[in-house]
Amino acid sequence: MNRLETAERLHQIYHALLKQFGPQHWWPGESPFEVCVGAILTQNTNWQNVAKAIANIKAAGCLNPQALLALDDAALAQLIRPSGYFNIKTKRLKQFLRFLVEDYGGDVRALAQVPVAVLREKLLAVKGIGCETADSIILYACELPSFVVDAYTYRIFLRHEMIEETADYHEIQDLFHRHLEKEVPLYNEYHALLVRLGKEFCLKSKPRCEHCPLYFFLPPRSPLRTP
DNA sequence: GACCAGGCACATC
DNA sequence: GATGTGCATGGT
Repeated sequence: MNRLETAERLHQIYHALLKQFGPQHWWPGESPFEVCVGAILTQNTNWQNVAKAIANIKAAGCLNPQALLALDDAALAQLIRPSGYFNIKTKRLKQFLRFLVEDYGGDVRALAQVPVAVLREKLLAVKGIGCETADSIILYACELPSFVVDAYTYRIFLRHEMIEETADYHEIQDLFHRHLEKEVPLYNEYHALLVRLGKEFCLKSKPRCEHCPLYFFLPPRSPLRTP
C-alpha cells in the first residue's frame, strides 16, 4: 500500500466509523483535571467502573489535585476501589499529582503550554504513566495533537492488514501521524470511534467482508507491544 | 464460572 | 531485548 492509498484508507475508515456511530463526544470528563484522573484510572479497566470511582471522588469533594494529594493512601484507594487495581492506581495517581502540583502548580492548563514532544517525555517519566496514558492526557486534557493508540487500534488495523503483527506502539502511532492532518478534533474523534467499534463488535459480530471499510470482526485479544 | 476491560512496571531468562 | 506475571473490580 503506497502513501496515497494508506492515507485514503485511513480517511475512508474514519468517515465510515463516523457515519456508523456519529460523534462520540470524548473525553467524558467535566474538566481537564478530571480527564487526567480518568486516564490513569481507566488503565486496563472498563470505563463504567472508572465512572463510579470518579463519582466517589466527587462525592468526597476531592476532585482537585490538592485534596487528592492530602488523602492518605488507604482513603484514596477506598474511593477508587470500583476502578480495580486500586492499590497500584493509588500510587500511580499520586505520582502524577505530585508531578502536576510540584512542576505546574496543579494546573493542567500550564501543562498544555509545554511543547508536545517535551510534555510527552515528562509524562512518560512519571511512574505509572505509559504511552497510552500520556497520549490520552496530551490529547484529551491538554488538547494537543498526539494520537492515542490502544489495544483496539492494534487489533482493528492488524485485521485491516495495515500494520504488522509485530508493530509496537510508536509504529502504529506513526501511521496516524504521517497520514492524517495533525488536528486535535480529528485525533480525538478517530480514537474514540475505534474504541466504540472495538466495544461494540469485538465478540458480538460475525466477520464482514475484509475489504469493507468497517471490518468489524476483531482478531482475539492480544497484547499491544510497548517499547 | 470464565472471560473481558480505553495498561504499566518489574522480574526473569 | 523478548516474554511472563501481578495488579482487582464489575459486567456479560
